[in-house]
Amino acid sequence: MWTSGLKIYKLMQRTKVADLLRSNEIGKTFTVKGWVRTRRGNKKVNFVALNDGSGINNLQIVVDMDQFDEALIRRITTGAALSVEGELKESLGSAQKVELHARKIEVLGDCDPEKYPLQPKKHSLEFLREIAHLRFRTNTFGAITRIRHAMIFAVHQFFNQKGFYNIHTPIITASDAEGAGEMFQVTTLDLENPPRNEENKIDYSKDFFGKPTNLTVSGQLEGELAALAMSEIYTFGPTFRAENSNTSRHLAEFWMIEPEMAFYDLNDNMDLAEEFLKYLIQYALDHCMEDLQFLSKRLQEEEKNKKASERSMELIEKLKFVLENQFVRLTYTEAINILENSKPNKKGKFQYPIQGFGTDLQSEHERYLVEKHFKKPVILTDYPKEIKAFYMKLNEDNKTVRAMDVLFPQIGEIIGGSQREEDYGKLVQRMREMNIPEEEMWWFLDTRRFGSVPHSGFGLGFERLMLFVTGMTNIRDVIPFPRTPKNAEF
RNA sequence: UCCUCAGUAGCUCAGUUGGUUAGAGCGGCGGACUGUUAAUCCGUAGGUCGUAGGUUCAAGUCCUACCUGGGGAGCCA
Repeated sequence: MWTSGLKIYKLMQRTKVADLLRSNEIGKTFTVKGWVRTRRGNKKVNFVALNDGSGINNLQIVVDMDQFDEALIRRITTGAALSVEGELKESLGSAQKVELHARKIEVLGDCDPEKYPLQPKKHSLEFLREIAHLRFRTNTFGAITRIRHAMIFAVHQFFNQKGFYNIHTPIITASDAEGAGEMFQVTTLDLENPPRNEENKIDYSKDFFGKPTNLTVSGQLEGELAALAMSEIYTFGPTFRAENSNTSRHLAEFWMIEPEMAFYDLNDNMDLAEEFLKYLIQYALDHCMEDLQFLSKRLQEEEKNKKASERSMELIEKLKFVLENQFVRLTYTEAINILENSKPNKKGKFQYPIQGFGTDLQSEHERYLVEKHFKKPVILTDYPKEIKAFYMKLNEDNKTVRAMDVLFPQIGEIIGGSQREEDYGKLVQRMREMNIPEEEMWWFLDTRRFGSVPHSGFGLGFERLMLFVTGMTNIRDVIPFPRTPKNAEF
């Protein structure tokens, strides 16, 4: 799948498996290097499935048993690393078009089959999480890893094409005013014996930065600074939340994409969010089809014991469905009306009943709107100011703010964003109402004092996008090394 | 953090109202097979039943605490 397009392989010492599988250079000699998935066969002939991560499909190596030492053959076990030189031939088998008939085999790295945890059989995702250092070697994680790369690349390509600048916002921050959740503290102080001041409080003036610092929970505020000069920017960086969240949708360390655009109002913001998501999904369909097909089959296999009504939509169909349909846009107030008059609310089926304007929407409500009522992605806007962040622009009604949440089936909130409050006076007033310390935020407020303009932005949780695109159901399976409460292994 | 379910062989699981020597499939190993596709067939090894207490003549099974994992909720992306 990841091919040069040109015949670069002829210049290299080895050929990638994916390139070879698409090649029709029958009769020529190639060298491949990779890891053994399985070996099978008889006294006369053995078949080795070799994979080097270049694609979901393995290369079949045909080994004529007469031509090789039995001792060498015995070392070709699941997980072993090989270098194989041989002749490309049309395959007699039906599962692949071509195969490599081995002339020279070198075992680069042995793999003891009694100890190697990955066996040529199905493993549970939970087990693979415990051996995350090896799970790249499975079909599923190979596919996810390739798709993840493609999505990272597509994010940058999308914004680059639109003239956005990528900004590296700080990972260590002294600002605790973002209000986006619990933070991880960063310190070089001796925790066993920290320096103390006269009041016997910890003396942070002795800390590395001379004040308390944390890992960032969002690059948005710094992103706004850049946008109010560069017009359109985006960040794509790691984000840290020390929430004790134990769900299949939360990580303590995740990657977030945060575009911030000067001169965009809320509608422009929604247009961009929808175009962005559709671009990424289209990119996956255009560049990752084999991996998507594999994941689709995997998902259907996993769900075959479920009732038909509980099975998810076929993965590729689902992705196309999102591409082909406009996201539904409605206000929070309209959503509350729909929910109040909905069957589950009237029948008391909601765990949290809808109690008019001001009710914070629970995930059961969001799921009802997306999965039952509209049956397509929904963008909710204009939430009550009390349940949203201080920086969101206040509407004329003085009750709601220009927030937007993009809700996806199964995942819930995939994007959260808003038009920002650009009016200095209104922003300061909101900060006071919500007890945000103005003094610490002087640099943020300066943008509203000097040449302030309407602007907007949003945050996309990258792993939540990955959940949607891959059809995986646990966020720990779409990031190589998940960090969650009580888990920082590897 | 709360609710809920689970933890038995390398993996996935079964194990009856508590009863004597804890089972299966897959994987591993040995063998058979002239082209296999997670090959097939025959044979074989492999267990401190999550940890610590408790109840009982007797605990994989019952009770308590803790640990770990799954699902759901909250917080959110």
